[in-house]
Amino acid sequence: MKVSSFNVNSLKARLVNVKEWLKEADPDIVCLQETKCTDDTFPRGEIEDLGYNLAIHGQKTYNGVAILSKYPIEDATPGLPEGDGDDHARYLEAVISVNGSAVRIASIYLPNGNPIGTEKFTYKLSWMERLVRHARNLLKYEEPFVLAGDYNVIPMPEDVYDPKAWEGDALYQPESRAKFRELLNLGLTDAFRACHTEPHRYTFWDYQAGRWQKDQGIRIDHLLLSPQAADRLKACDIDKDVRDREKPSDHVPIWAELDF
DNA sequence: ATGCCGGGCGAAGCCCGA
Repeated sequence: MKVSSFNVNSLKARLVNVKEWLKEADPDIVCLQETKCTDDTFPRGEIEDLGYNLAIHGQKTYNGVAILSKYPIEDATPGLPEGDGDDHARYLEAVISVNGSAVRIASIYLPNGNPIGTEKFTYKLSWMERLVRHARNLLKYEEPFVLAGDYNVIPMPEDVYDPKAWEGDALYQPESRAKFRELLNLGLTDAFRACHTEPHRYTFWDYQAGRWQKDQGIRIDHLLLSPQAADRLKACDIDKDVRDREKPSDHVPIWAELDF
């Protein structure tokens, strides 16, 4: 079973690009972020025609997450727990039946948090704290799950082209990196790092300043696996070539192959 | 030090992203 995460930066603007990638990469489960469309304007038919079931948690203009699955979606729950007063569509969780096994999948669009020193950064950290608490609860079931998405966190210096250039940015703040580390310390596995040790592998390149042409990117899209999912991890990689196509997103897909 | 690019919104130019 191949599970993938892709921040599309507007599904409507990216529809041709996304459909082409879906056809060739042929993932079984896809977590999308920044769909930027409401549930009633989501291009359902276009995606369903490619063989996917849908769970969507949309919002106008900003945010918006979705889960596509070739396997049956048994249950879908929008929003992280403790969401009173949080109206951003940034989290969607579904239980999917994969060849007789129940696998929980979450599509995550973690807040950017810039600029630091503002309520945007405290929102990011409190959101991450909610995610840590939720992950801790999910781990009690001792079941396979994947927390997939745009975490807006650069975990380590080797995950950015120039660490100095990112000092002071919310994506590379010690507090942001520490909260991400808390998730790992709970026992979750960074699927990419479990399969690759080489530095300077990225999932995002800014549209500006020729970042893509100079390969100056950051690794901020992650697949975090529960122990029972990590047991089944066979491969993980980044579909870098998608960034070089017509009208690309500034992110590219990341995927993992799990033995289910 | 700021904007670079690109999307949404909505019909020009601003807000936002990372």
